[in-house]
Amino acid sequence: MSENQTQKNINAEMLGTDYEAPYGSGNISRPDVSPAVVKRLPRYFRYLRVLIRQGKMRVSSAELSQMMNLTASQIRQDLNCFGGFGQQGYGYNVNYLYSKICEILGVSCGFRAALVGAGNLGTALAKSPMFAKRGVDVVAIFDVNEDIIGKNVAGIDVYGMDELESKLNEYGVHIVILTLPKEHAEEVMQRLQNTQVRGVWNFTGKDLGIDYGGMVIEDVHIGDSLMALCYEIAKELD
Amino acid sequence: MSENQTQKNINAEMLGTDYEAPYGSGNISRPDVSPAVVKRLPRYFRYLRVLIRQGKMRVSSAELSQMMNLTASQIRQDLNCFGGFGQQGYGYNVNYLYSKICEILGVSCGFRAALVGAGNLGTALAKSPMFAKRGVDVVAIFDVNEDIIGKNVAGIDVYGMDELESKLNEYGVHIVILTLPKEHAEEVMQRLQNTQVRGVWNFTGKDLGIDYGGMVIEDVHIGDSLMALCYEIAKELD
DNA sequence: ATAGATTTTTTAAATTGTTAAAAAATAGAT
DNA sequence: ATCTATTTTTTAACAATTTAAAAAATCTAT
Repeated sequence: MSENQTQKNINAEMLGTDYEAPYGSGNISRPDVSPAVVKRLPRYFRYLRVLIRQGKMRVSSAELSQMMNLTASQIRQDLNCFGGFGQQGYGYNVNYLYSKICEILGVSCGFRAALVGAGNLGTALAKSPMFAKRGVDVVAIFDVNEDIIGKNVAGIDVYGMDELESKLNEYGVHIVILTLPKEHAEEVMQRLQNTQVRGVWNFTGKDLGIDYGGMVIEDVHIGDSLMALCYEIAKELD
Repeated sequence: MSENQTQKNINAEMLGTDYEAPYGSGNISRPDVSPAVVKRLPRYFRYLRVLIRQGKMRVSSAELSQMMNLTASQIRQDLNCFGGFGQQGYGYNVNYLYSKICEILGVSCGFRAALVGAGNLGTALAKSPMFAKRGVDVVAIFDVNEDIIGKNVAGIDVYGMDELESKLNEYGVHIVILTLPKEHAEEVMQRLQNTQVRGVWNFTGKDLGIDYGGMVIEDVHIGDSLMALCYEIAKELD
């Protein structure tokens, strides 16, 4: 280890929820990490929340590996991509690690989101606690249905599609959630180019990930997961 | 190639929707295929539907690779896991390939499913065309809410939780979809052991995949995908 | 029928991802 | 203070996945 490190020893006092980073707590680095690791990060986030809820202060890679059904080796490797969050002979401090994972995942960035399409799925999402848990604030909903424009859904104001660009920019929305019919996906994507929106969480079923170079797009296909399940069942039935 | 192969040449007549397999069309084999390939199968399913809708009769791995933003090599490798679905110098017959992918994914198995939990998400799923497209028949919904028991949601009968085992067995349900609060996931899983249910599509947020050895479980965490999106956006903002 | 172009199949190489093991650091006990 | 247990970090081996290239088969045109 380098000689000018600012690390302090971890002792009992430091293990409370107000625990401060033992390391020179500069900003985390987000180096080029493999997609495989990135895909696992949200899982660490979830399991660390479980540990916090249980009041656990520290955890070793071995313990965590049992909970998560992963190898301890992989956990250590994964976490090490972003820096040394653990301490030899001690393990990982749960609160500290959680705070770091949150930082990495942008939970503490204060992202604002807006839903486009207030159908069944859009409404279900609007009502879910998912966003709050991840530090994302849903600030607006857009829809074509005159009956709900001007009203609110799950406490969120509903606007007409004519106000899309103006309201997105007014609210400073970072993320747009597409829950409208796939036929209109393309058109909305075009309109988003005139906004400051950075990313799109796309439930339309039409893959957009490839086409819109600049924006970050996450295509969601829930049905794919159903088919994977069917495949496994069909395999067993052979 | 073996000498007793039953392969016929593909000609124009055979390219209609009633196209029959050029190969000795026995049942497809579902050998031990890597998870990476299985995860991509539903994607082939989707894109083949697009081709069919477009009226395309044949497709080469190169064409498909452009549509799907994959390497042609990977497509050929993937499809070859299950047998030779293509023909040298010709490519793949769209309808035939689609029918094979359907077979592999169990679309033609006639699986029956039931929802447990008719909240926002459960209702949204019940109303979606997802199941029909994949040959899955949703035959029942279970909930604790007295107001909807005996009624129907999206044309599907709603039963009380007391009838869970009996109705599941009566309908011969293969797949249970868990859209209830995570607190009750465990309890329902226990009860499913007394039924013929083969697989669980789990939206509760509690990972079940590990614990219930016998049953096939697909844990869905939509929020993980949101976090992956946030990660990418946060990375760009650096 | 034959030749050349096309395209899959098959095999091999390169890359990436995972697991294991050695090295280094710390905690906890005496 | 020192020693032993523990546990991360770092490095190396292994396994899986992806890509590329060679080989074989088929189509299309003449």
